[in-house]
Amino acid sequence: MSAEPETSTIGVLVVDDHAVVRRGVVAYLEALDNVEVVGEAGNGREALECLESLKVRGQPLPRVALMDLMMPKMDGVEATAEIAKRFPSVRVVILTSFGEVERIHAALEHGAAGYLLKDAGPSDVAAAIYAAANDDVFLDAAVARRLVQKMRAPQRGVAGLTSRERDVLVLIAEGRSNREIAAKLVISERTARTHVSNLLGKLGLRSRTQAVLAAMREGLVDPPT
Amino acid sequence: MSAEPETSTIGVLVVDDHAVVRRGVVAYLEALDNVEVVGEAGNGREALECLESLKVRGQPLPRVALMDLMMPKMDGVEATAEIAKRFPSVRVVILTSFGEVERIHAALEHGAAGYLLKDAGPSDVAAAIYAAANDDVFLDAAVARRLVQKMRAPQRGVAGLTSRERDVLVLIAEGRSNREIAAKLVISERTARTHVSNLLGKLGLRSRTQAVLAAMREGLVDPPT
DNA sequence: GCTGACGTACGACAAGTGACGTAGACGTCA
DNA sequence: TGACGTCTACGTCACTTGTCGTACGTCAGC
Repeated sequence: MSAEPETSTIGVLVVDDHAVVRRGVVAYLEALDNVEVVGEAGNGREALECLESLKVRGQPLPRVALMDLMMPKMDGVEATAEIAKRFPSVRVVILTSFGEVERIHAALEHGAAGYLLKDAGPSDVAAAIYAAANDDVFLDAAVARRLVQKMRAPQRGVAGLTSRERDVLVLIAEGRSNREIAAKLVISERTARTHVSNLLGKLGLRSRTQAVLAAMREGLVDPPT
Repeated sequence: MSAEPETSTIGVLVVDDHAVVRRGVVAYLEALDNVEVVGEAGNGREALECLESLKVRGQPLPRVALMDLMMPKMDGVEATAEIAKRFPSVRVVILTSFGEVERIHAALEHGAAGYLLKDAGPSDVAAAIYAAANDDVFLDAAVARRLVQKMRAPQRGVAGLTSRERDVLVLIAEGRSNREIAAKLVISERTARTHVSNLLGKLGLRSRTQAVLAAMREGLVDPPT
């Protein structure tokens, strides 16, 4: 959709814990003649090891890493942050099935240069790779829409919560009681209850049970294993 | 691992809402010379429409449908049941990222002839297709392990619940209060509380908030959008 | 026919939860 | 400096939730 293909070959590292998905992505990329898959990794840690080993062997680093978010060992957000810090020349493009605002936000905040959903077609993936290689940012249309929605309604959703309320919400979503939350955050149970009450009000919820679902819906926490 | 390849070509229908996953699966299958991909579908409804249209045109139905579980419009379990009923010659093999006991159970119960996880390699997919084509059942090793674990400990997990308790648990996991659960099930609120109390005890949980997480962990309900 | 599991229901009680209001300390920003 | 937002904390009240014990009808299995 934008960004003319670079003249030189773009190296790509594919990171996903599902072999099938890696295979599909690689198939997409093989169709592009100025893109070369330089490696695959099954989780964030492997991705970093792969980059590290390329570096010590003096081999060229990939220009782009195409990365899933939910992975064992090290998830995509963490890996993205780590890559941005240790391998700043590598652009990270997220490719995931989750389109939750919080996750998108977190990924972009940690240096992601693109965000695709897994129902994206080959052309979207190509566009995202080219954009990233050119230091542009590519966002899936659906993703962009949600981001804009979020910015238009800044007071709705978890975005309207204070950071403390968000801490509390995360703990609620882990199944903790108010007492446990208080202990965890080193505050009194009364205060914990104040936060719970406030966040329920802001989110328009009637119980902590619903808060668990809301936290997951917004991508604030992962659904249980 | 088992099941010698059939002599004739095996037609396969690939059903997944993620284009990238379909592409990966198709790439796997293209490497097998006695397997032919006869169609792709993005959800359960499309899959049924596809089979229907092949039928009315008098074209041969696929021998195997490779199907994701979580899809929009119609999910995999429902589609599997429908296919088993209306197109009994088609064997359904599940290919999904969720390895929750309840889901596995539901899929097999509704007529699935195989269950793979998405981190399966090409050889697993091939083995599952061949097995299904030969009226055998192929289970991913990890999946089989969980099934066996489940059968060995029949009283633990949601399997130890009565069907009524399971109904209640599902409603809890939707964020309903005891009063709402009672209304929904047309029982008194006291009775609803009895069920809640009993199921919490059986699952070793301390609150309905934890029950929400347990229900998802076991695959009794889907995580929210 | 008896036993046991299940679903239903009640009462009473304790604990947990959520909605009020109030208030001080601290930081930021105009 | 003053206004504002945030985190902290307390008290109170009403409601919800969870536990325990009890009970009865039904249905399947021995």
